[in-house]
Amino acid sequence: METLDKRLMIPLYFQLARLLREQISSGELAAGAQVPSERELMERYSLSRNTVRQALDMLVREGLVARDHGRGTYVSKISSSYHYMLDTFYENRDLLRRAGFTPTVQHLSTEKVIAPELARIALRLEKGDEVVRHEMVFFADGRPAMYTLNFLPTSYSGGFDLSSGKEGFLQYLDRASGVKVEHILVDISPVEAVTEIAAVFQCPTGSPVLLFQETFMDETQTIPIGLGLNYFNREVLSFRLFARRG
Amino acid sequence: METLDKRLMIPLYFQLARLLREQISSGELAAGAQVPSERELMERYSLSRNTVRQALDMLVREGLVARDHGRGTYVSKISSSYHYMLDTFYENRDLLRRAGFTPTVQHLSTEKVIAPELARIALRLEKGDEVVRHEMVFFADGRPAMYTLNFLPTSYSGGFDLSSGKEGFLQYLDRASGVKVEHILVDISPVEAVTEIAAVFQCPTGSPVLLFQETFMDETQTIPIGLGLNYFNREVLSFRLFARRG
DNA sequence: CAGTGGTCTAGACCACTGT
DNA sequence: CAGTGGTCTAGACCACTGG
Repeated sequence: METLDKRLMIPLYFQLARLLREQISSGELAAGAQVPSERELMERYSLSRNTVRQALDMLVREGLVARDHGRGTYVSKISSSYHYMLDTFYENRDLLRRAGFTPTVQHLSTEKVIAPELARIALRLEKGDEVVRHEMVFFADGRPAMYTLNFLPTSYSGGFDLSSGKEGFLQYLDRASGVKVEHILVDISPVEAVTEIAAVFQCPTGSPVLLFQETFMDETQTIPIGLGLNYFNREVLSFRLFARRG
Repeated sequence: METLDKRLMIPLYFQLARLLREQISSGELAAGAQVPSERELMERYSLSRNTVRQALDMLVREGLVARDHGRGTYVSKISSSYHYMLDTFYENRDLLRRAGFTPTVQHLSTEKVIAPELARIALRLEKGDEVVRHEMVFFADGRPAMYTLNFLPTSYSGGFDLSSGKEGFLQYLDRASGVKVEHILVDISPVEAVTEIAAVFQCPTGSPVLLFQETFMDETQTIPIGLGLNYFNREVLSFRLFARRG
């Protein structure tokens, strides 16, 4: 009935999930409201029930909706938007897209510097070795969401032109390193916003900020490809993950 | 062919997932080994492909296996080797043990209170409903590591005597709720230490502290069993997780 | 090319909730 | 009771990988 691009390259369940996500973040489906039933969605978009369920599964995992057996599916009262699941990672701009924002990127600087200790350890370098430092800010609907410092070995070749906006950082990293970044190791800590970050986030100096120290790894998890320090503005983004009992 | 209790109360996809999980942890399916193909599993256990995929979906989300389009499904090299990380969770005291500390626990209070909004939403309660609040502090080698507030429905029976130290909180929760806590949903955020927490952690008021807001879930991930607010002293503990490229 | 995972359909029966 | 989500089947075609 409505607008799903049948036989486009984007899977139907993904299109439906995106559509519902938009309706939720726009308020068309308000917090606490009942989502149309699975059979209703089947009918409306000419999909099979399995495909509808596959779309709803995504939203359930993202915490946007909750199913209630025999009653229906409801929009979660927490977090209509900004939550993001941590078991998979994406280009920062794609992360923002998945959280329902329109991302923009500002490339602040690219400099060759002596590797700070954090980077030296993560990238297994010697004291005094140089690294290339990329400094970026990501905005979500125009609001400052992430401040990022990436440290890469100088051996990586190939220019990185983020200002063009065509290539994401991970794509660049794949190309420059010759290895596909398949995993990241994330160390999570809360830090005080230093003046530089406070200025970017427009929050008081010393405010709590979430720091993800990310080591980019190849699929064998043996080669550190790069180090990223990602500072998140808690006013804009928050994080969520599932864990199993050990 | 093999042993799945058709027409028992446990879903087939769940039984298959459990069976494969056991084969992985026992080493029968070694790290890096190829999992039998979906069509092979169909045949072997007389299941439809969708059901097999539903089982594998669980394992993929848990990080135990990874799919490779056109090649096959493989046991992850990561999660089989143990990083004491965030993809699995433990009793708080066991978490400290795994981090190499000797844990001690101090039970500060147990009170019946009107559910604060966070707890009301997480536990799906009505305004004005009461909950039981347990307040605890965990020490690592004598240093204050975690400050914990747990909110449970009043319907749970059974006394909770943590001071004895014999029973962990999750064990108590299993017993009192009658449901096994199998998953938690964790919301991660950085917050300022309020005076109470600052006093416990012996750090300045307003220092950045890591907050894990944990919703305890049963194995179907539908029933919220309890809510825990865990504040971590960053001087003592930090967290790490693996994520896969999406 | 055969074998793999990725997507999708069109049914079916069940368990649960509310009226 | 009708309507909901939970599970399951038996097909189908596609895109990707490797030999």
